[in-house]
Amino acid sequence: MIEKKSHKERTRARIVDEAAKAMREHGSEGMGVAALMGRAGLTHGGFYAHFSDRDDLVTNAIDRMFEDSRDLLRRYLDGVDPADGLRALIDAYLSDRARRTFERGCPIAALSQEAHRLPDAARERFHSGILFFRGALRNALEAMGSHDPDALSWSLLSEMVGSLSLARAVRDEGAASEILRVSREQLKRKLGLTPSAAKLASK
Amino acid sequence: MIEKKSHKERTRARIVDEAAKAMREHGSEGMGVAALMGRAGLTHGGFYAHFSDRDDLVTNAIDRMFEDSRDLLRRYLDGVDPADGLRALIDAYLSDRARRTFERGCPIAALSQEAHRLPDAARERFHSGILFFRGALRNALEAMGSHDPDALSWSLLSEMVGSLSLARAVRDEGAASEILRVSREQLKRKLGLTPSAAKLASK
DNA sequence: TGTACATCAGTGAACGCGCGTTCACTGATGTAC
DNA sequence: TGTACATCAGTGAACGCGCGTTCACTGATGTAC
Repeated sequence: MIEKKSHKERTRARIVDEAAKAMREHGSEGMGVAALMGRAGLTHGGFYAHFSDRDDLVTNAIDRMFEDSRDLLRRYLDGVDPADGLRALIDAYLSDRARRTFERGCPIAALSQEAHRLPDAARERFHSGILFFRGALRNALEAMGSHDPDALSWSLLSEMVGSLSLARAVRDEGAASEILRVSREQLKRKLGLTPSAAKLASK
Repeated sequence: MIEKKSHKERTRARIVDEAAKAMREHGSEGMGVAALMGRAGLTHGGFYAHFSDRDDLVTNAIDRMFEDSRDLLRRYLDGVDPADGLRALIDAYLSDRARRTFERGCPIAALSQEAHRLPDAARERFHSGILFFRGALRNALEAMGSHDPDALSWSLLSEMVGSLSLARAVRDEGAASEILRVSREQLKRKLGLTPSAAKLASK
C-alpha cells in the first residue's frame, strides 16, 4: 500500500525542505519566516498552522538536514567495501562541488559553529546528528579493520568539517581547492585509503 | 617616547574589543549596536562618531580578533624549538579551557562558517587572517624539518578548527573532551610531536 | 593664574523598517444525504 | 448524481518590538589671551 500524504503534510514538508536549505546558507538566525514562506509559495500568515513557533521549525529543519546526511552516508557506505566507500565519501564531501553547494551541504559544516546558540530542542537534534554521522564513519573504519576506529572517526570528522569550513571561508578559489585537495590526500593516506596503498596491498 | 592614545582612540578601542568578544560568542549577525555600546559603557547614539556604519565595525572587529591570534602564535612559536612550540600550541588550542572560552577564542573556529556572509571588507580581512594563521603553522613545520609543510599546515589547521567546532557543538561534556583529546593525540602523532616519539628520537 | 570660548565625544529621543506572531476571514475540498 | 454544509489550509492586515541609523543637543576638556 502506498502511503499517501495529505495536502497539509506535503505543504509542511515543503516548508521544512526550504528551511533546511535556507538555514545551511544563511544560518539558523538568518532565515526569516516571511521569506521562507515565500520560497515555499505561501504567505507568512499560514506558518502557524504548521509550527508552534519559529524554534519549532528550526528543530524540524535540523532533523531534515540530517536525513540528507543519513542518505548520503548510506549511499556511500552501505553494501560496498568499506575502504572503497570511505574513499568515495571523502572525495565527495571534500569536493569543490560540495564547497559551492551550500543548500544541500553537510549541516555540521554549515552550523556547528552556531550550534551552541540554537534553541534547546534543535541543539539536541544537532547533537544526535553529529553522533550519528560519527557513528557511521566509526562503523566503516571498524569494518575495514582499522585500528582504533573510536579515535580515528572523530579525527576524520574533525578534519572533514574543518577543511570544508576553511575552504568556504577563504576568498580565493585556488586556495579553497587546495585546502580540500590537501585534506582529501592527507585523510586517505592516514586511513590507508590511497590508491597506491590499495595497489600495494593487492600485489 | 610613549605613544599616547587620545581619549577618543581609547574609547574606540574599547568598542572594538567588546565587538570582537561579542562576535565570537554570538556571531557577526548576533551582535547589536545598542547592546555593544552598553557593554562598552556608552549609549548607542555615540556609535557613529567612531564608525561609518555597522559593517565598518565588523571589519575592525575581525582585525582585532586576528591580532589576538597573532599574539597567540607569537607566544607559542617565537624563539622556541618549533616542535615544542607546535606541541604546546596544539594542546592549548584544543584544550577544554579554549572550548569553553568563546570570547577570546580563535576567530576561525568561531566565524569561518559564516565568513561567506560577512560584508566584503570584513571577509577580505578574515581571508587574510586565515592565510596568516596557516602561514605561521607552515613556517613552524618547515623549521622543524617536516616534509611538505605546505600541505601539512592546511591539514593541521583544518583538524584544529574542525575539532574545536565539533567539541563546542556537542552537548555532552564527555564527548566534547574526547573529541579534543583525540585530535590533540592524532595531530601530534601525525606531525611527529608525541612525547614518546621525541623520547625515541633523543635516545 | 584666571576667564572666555571653541571643540567635540557622548547623550537620548526619534525615524523607518523588518522581524515574529496573531487573528478574522476566504474559498477550495470532502462528506452527508 | 446533485445539493447543502462543515472543515480547515491558507490569506493578508495588523500588532508590538528591536534593529540600524540620524540628529539636535549637552557638558567636559583644552586652548587663547
